[in-house]
This record gives sequence, C-alpha cells and structure tokens, in this order.
Amino acid sequence: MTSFYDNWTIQVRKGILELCILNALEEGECYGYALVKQLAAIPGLHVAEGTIYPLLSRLKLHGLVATRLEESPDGPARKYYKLTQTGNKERGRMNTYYRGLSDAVNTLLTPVS
Amino acid sequence: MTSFYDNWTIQVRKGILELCILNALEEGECYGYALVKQLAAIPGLHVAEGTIYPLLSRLKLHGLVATRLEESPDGPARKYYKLTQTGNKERGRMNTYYRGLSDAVNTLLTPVS
DNA sequence: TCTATTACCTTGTCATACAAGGTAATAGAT
DNA sequence: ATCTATTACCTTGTATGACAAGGTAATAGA
Repeated sequence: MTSFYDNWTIQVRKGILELCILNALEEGECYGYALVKQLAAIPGLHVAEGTIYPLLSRLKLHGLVATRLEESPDGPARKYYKLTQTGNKERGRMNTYYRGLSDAVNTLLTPVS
Repeated sequence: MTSFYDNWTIQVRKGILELCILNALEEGECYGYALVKQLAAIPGLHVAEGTIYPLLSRLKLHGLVATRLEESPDGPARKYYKLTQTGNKERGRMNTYYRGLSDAVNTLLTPVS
C-alpha cells in the first residue's frame, strides 16, 4: 500500500540513523527514550521506538556503545548509552565515508550546466 | 565475515543508488551496462551489475523509466532506459527529500560548537 | 480504577544491496 | 576449430535493517 516514494524514503534512511545516533552520542551519554524524542523532532527523519531500540542493541552488540542503568523519577529505569573508544573511531570512519558519498551524490544532483 | 563498517556502507547506499540513476538519466537515455560503468567510476559508490539490473527493472515496473532495444556492434542488444514524465516528477520529490535529510544529518555531523 | 506519560522491549513483514552465478554475441589469438 | 576477452544482458540466494504493531513496567493524577 505504500507508494514508491514512501518506500524509497524508508530505504534512504537505512544506515543514516546509525550515523546520527553515534554523532548524537558524541555530545555525551543519553538514554534511549530521550534519543527517540530528539531524533523524532528532526524533520525528514521521523523515527519511532521500534527503529531505535533494536539499533541501539546492535551498536552495543558490536561494542560501539556501552550502557548503564539508572532509576527514573517518572517510570521504569533508564538505560544510558555512551560511545566507547572503538565506537568513536568507527564514528570517524563513517563520517568520512558519508561525506565522500554525499559529495558524489551532490555532483549528480546538481550537474555542471 | 564483513565488518560492522563494511556492512554499514552497504546499508547507507540503499536508496541512494536509485536517486543517482534517476538523476543520471535526466541528462539523456542510457543503456544499463554504460550506467554500471559510469557509476562504478564514482568513488564510494562502487557498484556492480547485480545491483543495477534489478534496480532498473524495478524502476521500469513502477513506470519511472521506459525502455527500448537497440543492436550493439560489440555484443548483445543494448537496452536503453529513459525517464518518463512521472519518473521525472518522482526524481524531483526525491531530490527535495534527500536535500532535507542531508541537511539534517549535516547539522548532527558538525554540531554548533 | 482508569488514563496518561515515561520508559523499555520484541515479533513479523517487506524491500533492497550484493555476491555469485549464468547466457549470448562479437572478435582476436592459439 | 578452440580458447580468451569484452560487451551486454539477466537471475538466484543471502544478509540486513526500517518500521508497524504489539507488549510490559513504573509513576501519578483524575
């Protein structure tokens, strides 16, 4: 039922979210629910919990982030995520790759005329 | 066997290729093999036939491109792809979305400091 | 007791990139 | 005649991740 365009936007987001989260975590540790709210506010990204939580688990599984639990005054315990050293190194490689790819795409989007 | 980084680059490319092809076709019709060679030359995109041919079929299936066959002097017949009117309209929407997303990512990659 | 909010998580579906294969046509080398 | 290279198309199978739609627990106010 989703249009070609809607489906395409989903595909484009693949991988980009991972980049966003790693860079968001560079500014300091954060818990999952807050990340969801923060990223959901960015137009074009419109992201929900079903996307973010598995993503964070994946980052932890690969050792890019570490977690710690802390009680919340308003609900269940918060799980705080923090960049590891290898996570930060990967973030650097990924930023470099993304910028190169982005440049390549931009030359195609705005061709020499 | 693929590393986290290698796998991530694959995911980031998802959807972006479609954008590249539609924009490449805006400059005129082209046959598949030539598109493969053209895009493979772009650093960071490194794309092969197993990716492009299914992608072109998909674009045709959704009516974004139209095809015609022409004999080749060097091998089997070439299948030329051309943007349709709806294909060009989708290209416009996709470019707009991509630019917005790209801007959002860039604000995260280079935070206000 | 009900609803809202915060906060976590899981299961299932769908679409896609890519590797690895295959086919056909032309042409030059062994 | 047979091999190799190049052009040119295509398919199958695998891995992966976004998202929808669900569920759970804790706190607090109606």
